[in-house]
Amino acid sequence: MRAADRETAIRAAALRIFRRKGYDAASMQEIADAVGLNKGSLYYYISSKQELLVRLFEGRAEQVLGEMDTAASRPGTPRERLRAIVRVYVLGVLRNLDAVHVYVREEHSFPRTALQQVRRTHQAMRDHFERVIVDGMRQGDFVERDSKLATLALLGTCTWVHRWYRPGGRLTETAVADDFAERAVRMLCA
Amino acid sequence: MRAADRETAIRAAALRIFRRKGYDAASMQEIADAVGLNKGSLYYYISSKQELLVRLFEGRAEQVLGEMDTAASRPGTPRERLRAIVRVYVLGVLRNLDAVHVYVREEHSFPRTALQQVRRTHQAMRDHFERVIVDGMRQGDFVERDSKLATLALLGTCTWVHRWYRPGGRLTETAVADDFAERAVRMLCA
DNA sequence: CTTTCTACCGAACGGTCGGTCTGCTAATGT
DNA sequence: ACATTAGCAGACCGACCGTTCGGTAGAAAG
Repeated sequence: MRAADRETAIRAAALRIFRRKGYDAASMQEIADAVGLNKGSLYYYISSKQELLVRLFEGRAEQVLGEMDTAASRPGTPRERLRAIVRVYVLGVLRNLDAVHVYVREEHSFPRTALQQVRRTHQAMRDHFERVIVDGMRQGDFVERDSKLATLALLGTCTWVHRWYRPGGRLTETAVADDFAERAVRMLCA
Repeated sequence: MRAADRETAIRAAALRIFRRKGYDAASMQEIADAVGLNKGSLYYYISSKQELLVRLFEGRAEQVLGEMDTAASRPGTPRERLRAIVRVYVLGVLRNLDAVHVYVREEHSFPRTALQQVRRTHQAMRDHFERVIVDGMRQGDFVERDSKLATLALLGTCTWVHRWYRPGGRLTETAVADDFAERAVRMLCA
């Protein structure tokens, strides 16, 4: 197997096992078994367990943030833009179910610098929500209320999806995203 | 120090430390240090680390569920009842911030029987939400949409509070609860 | 004063963990 | 034909973990 494939396999196995057992409870031996390697051989590809954890999230949040950027910059009423942003965010959660789960759980195990990086990205996402909400309130599309609380309420709805969504179940990803986008608008309208 | 006080102190310390470091990463030594005991002496009061974890949640969910029962059984329109239920639930989360945090994080570390017990209680809470939502749709108070998705959206908003609320900050507990109760109604109304 | 019981200490145990080190093997480059 | 190196196995280390246990100071009971 090529080296790049091994790395991918190791990360995939680690993500799966961290999700199932948690970061601390998961052992490097289990990850090694899952990819068919000896435990010590893992350290040919990674430098530490913590670094492996952090690497699992590389690019994911930035990818979703990029999609939110374009969704937010398209012309349209605040209602339309909110719908688009919510859709993109929910789909981002749904397409990274395991990663979101592990991040929410293990955020505190991150080293300081990596944590700051991810936090910045998340803050940027929150800003997208809040900006369109404030815009909507100014233009009269949305009812005037605490915009920060509105943002947190919305983020809660959308992020919590990772706790109950089961792929292959009754609902497709887009069905959930569309439904929540509509609900978000309703929650804010007068 | 009296034995009952010690037990209380141990649980308080464990809850605090589990919240800060996670169940697996927290050591019995830290808990012992926090209450001023030798590590081994903890086992005079508890039988295992896992049992200590489970005991932290005794009665909490049942307490909130009881309050939801009374809130749901009071007469009133679905709007009023929904408001009351959301209020009680959010306040329940806010008054048990650490416990909710640890539970969400360590649910998978619970032994089977304890897990089933807590899951039943949570299911009962979800049923309260869904029932009043379905009632409201039937009576025309709420717009007809997928009631299960509405329940999950609402639960997400209310439960996610534990991730961002900081006691002593800008918002009081009742301020958040009241605001979210109002938002819940808006999200469901036509 | 003696016995009993409570609350606790200190040491140790078996086991697991993340991580290191040495060296083999097969492929690759020259 | 030879040297080099990537890729990996397997033994191993020190640290730390949850848990157990023999023992004991001091209060309470008799």
